[in-house]
Amino acid sequence: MNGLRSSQVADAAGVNRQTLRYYERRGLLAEPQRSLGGHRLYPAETVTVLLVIKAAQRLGFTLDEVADLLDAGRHHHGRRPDTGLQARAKTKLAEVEAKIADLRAIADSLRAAVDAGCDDMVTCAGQSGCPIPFTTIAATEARGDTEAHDR
Amino acid sequence: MNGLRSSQVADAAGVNRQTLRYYERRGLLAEPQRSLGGHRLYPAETVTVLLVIKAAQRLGFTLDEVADLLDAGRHHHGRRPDTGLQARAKTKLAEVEAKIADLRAIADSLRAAVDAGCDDMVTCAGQSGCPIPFTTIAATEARGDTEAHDR
DNA sequence: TTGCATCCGGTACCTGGGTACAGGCTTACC
DNA sequence: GGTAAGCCTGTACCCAGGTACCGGATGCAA
Repeated sequence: MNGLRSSQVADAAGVNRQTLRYYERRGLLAEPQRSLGGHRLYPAETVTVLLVIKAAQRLGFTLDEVADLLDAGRHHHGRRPDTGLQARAKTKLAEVEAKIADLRAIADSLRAAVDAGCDDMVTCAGQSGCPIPFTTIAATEARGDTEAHDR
Repeated sequence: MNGLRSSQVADAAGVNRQTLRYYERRGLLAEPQRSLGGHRLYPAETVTVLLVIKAAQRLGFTLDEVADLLDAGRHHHGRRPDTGLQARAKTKLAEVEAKIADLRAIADSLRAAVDAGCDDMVTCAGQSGCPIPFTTIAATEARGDTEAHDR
């Protein structure tokens, strides 16, 4: 009666029904009320929460981070300035910008390979004049893991 | 005697020894010769091949794609213009550029959230004037999977 | 009250790129 | 020839973020 069935919520938010259970396990969704028979009955806001989760993921936050953010939003009393969305968004922004810079370097290398007309990596790597900086490129790899993670 | 031991190759290329076996299974490295006792003996070029693999990964190619590319390079006779490094590099470049554009949109959203001083996603999402395009952002998700995949 | 759609919980599986471990053989050096 | 380091195979596990399947129970309309 009052409350949405899991499928309704899932459909409205564009996610899989299993995902609701998964998010519940992960602490992203509160445990909803149940019908007498044990079926979940969600409040309407849940759809919004799901959209927010998806948006946050798209912004580069992991599910753990999203869980934290939702939590931080729920009880505002913590009030340390480094836990809120503000601070985290700034951090994430820096990460995304680093990632963009990194991808630009990658694009440059690809462009160089195309421009040079090189067609076989291994032989090309052995010759001087190969535009792809094989040795450096592997080292540069480092660890800029920021994954804006589109699914 | 003649040939490098697996650890020597792994160390020289900066990869794990297990990774050599893994690449062998995946078809990225040819099966090397063996000593009488069954130990692998690699030719010196293997190190170059590994560096090339790492570089290609960093350029955004998956291991399957790298395997194909190495193969394409090995026997040049196929000669269809769409199988070589050239064509694939172009495709990959377009993907990387799309990814960059996508990340820029994400960075813009993060910047907007910071500028607007919004501090709780869920309540903010409900109010008009929220700078984060929650509904659209989730839909935009689509599938721009290009993962330059560092790590 | 029957019948069908939906939902339940638990568990297993997927992708990609590796890494780790166990138990046993080889190699190299003294 | 002894012994330690190195290597072998096979198998299992890691990460994140889900997805799929199963047998059984519920919900709801006619």
